[in-house]
Amino acid sequence: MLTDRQLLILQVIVDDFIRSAQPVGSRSLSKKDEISFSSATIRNEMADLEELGYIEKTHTSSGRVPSEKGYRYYVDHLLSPQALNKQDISIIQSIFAEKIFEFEKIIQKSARILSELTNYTSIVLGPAASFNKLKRIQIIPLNKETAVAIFVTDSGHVENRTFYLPPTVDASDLEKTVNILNERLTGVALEDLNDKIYKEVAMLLRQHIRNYDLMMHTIADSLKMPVNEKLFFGGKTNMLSQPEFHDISKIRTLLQMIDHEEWIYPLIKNDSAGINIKIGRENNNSAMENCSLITATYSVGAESLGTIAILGPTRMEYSRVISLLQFLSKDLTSVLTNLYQKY
Amino acid sequence: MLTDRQLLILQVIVDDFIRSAQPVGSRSLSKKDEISFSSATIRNEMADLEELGYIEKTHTSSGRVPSEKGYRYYVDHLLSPQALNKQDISIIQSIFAEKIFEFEKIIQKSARILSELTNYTSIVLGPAASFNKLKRIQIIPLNKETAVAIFVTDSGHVENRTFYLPPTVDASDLEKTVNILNERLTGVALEDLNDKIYKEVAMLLRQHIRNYDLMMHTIADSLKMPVNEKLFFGGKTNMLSQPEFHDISKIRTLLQMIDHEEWIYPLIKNDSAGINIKIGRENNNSAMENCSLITATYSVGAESLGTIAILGPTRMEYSRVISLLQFLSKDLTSVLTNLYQKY
DNA sequence: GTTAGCACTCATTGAAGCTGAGTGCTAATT
DNA sequence: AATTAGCACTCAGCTTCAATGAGTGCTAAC
Repeated sequence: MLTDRQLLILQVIVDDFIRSAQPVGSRSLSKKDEISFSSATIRNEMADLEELGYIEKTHTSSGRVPSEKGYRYYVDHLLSPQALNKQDISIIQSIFAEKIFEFEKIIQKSARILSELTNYTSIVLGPAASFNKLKRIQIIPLNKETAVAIFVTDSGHVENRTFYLPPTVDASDLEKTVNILNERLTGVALEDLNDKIYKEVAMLLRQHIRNYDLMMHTIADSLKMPVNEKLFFGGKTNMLSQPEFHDISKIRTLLQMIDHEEWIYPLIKNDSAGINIKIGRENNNSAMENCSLITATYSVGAESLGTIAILGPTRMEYSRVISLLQFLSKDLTSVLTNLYQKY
Repeated sequence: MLTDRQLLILQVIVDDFIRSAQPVGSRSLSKKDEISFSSATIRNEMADLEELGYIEKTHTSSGRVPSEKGYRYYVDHLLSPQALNKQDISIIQSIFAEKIFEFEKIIQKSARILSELTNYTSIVLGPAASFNKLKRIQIIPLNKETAVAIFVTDSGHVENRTFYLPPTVDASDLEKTVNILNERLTGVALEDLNDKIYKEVAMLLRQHIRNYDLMMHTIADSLKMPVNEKLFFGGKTNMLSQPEFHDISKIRTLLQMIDHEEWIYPLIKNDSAGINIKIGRENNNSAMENCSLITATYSVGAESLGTIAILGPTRMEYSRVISLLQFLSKDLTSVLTNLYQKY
């Protein structure tokens, strides 16, 4: 167990290193206001902290730098919650000046503003459309061979799929099909559509349509493609100005990862609701070695809808970022809740 | 006017520098097979070429490097068209394995493969939807206040806009409106819709709908937002491996530009049909100082639809890139032409 | 338990010197 | 008159070396 003095020293080291990006030495520590004992004492304490794994040296005679364990302890126990200043608050609230149904724009603006406020990279996972409820299906034939199926949800989200028309299907078949689909599927969540089609619609189609199974498989097929939540980024290049990324090869791996959306999902998705902090190797991703990722979820009611995240160096301003994310996710949640309660 | 020998020397210098990224000296030139005169002669010729502005030195005693003027001359007069090898051709043709109506996927794959084949950054401007012809309009009310308007084109492209319903409009008004719109606007190019609405539809609406003008403005408004062609990128981080971008600040400006799509449009858009080459400052963009941009258009019939482009260092393999772009744009054009001729 | 003092380490900086790839110029050669 | 050999010169880049200073650990005194 760490003594109070050790905690104080650890905290000051982390704070100082976050600010300066320079290893922290005993002499410079001893000069701080918070600290009333000599550099020699600090050296002794630092030796202990190092033995315990909370801090490390970059070389034998260098100052100390927090280890991942040190950051973890700092985040878990030493973080002094920091109130946002008024300017930050009003900047965040300016996000919601858009008309609320232009939700994509709100999300995009959130990403941009988060990255501008923090100078880190922001990642926002758009609201999952998969449990939006179906409002209407339309099928519009383009020519003899192809048609577009359009799915509109109660939230105004529109999905569309082009597909080959089975050659035996004629206009009246299509119309009947659409009617049946609308009758049976309105109000069903997108993610349940496929299920429902086989369970409830199949039989009806059989009664009314020749070659019903071809038609049905065609439609079911077009629904199989996952409704992907969109990712939005802000400040992709911000990491270039962080001193820990002066090395081209590190930048390259990191930017490469950021540009592969499919690698981002696992990083930010399987988190529980609320604020989550992953430090360095906790992200299980070699490109994230020197990075921390802080995520927050936004939701409507109890259902969490999407995620906002900040990707920065492990030497990140945790306190500030957490405050910003908390604030923004709260606002997003309330905007969304308002939006959805209308329906 | 340059002598044949000067042309030869210029060509070899550019070729060699493109390959090696190292300033080219007279001695190493004299050793090449193509060159049968001594290094002293070459030095004299190089002095002349330098005076004429085709090559330059990086410092007083360094070898020579092509200037922008030198690249320009090389591209305009010295380029030996290079045939693609079979492997490249088959890789490019693999792009078209997708079902042709998944055109976005084809475009995306084109971007990826171009960047993989060249190790540069590729930019593909998706087909302009703006002159697709309208196939069908649907308006689907979400609740009392909002509705989604859906525009389907003959090519299967779907646009949608959420808008506030004027409070005085009821369901039958909406239905009538949609009928009128479909009757009058089917076959009209998206870009002409706004025009046509005011010229032809306004009157009809007035006859059938109360508060017709509110309705009309609402609909016209939702069409005002430009139908933006989408940009697709490949190999955004490829420039990091180019030796001229070992400098972080150069990389930063370049990547920042790439991430601002609105800055990319002017770079690749106002070009005439066919292959266009912009070298360094010819791009009129400070972030592009050390870059060249080669663009090619693809089209359907006479109408050019979109652009594919390669962004590389000025020290780019012009010949190869041009061949690749020519080949791919021809293929895209023929695929698109097939696709559109069906309708 | 705390601190002053001291010997030690090591990254960083800058000067000095060397090397090698390049140049321009001149005089000899073809 | 054009080409080339020869030579003096330049300069980036590398290596070496010493000095600097911010840091350490340890010990003995307070």
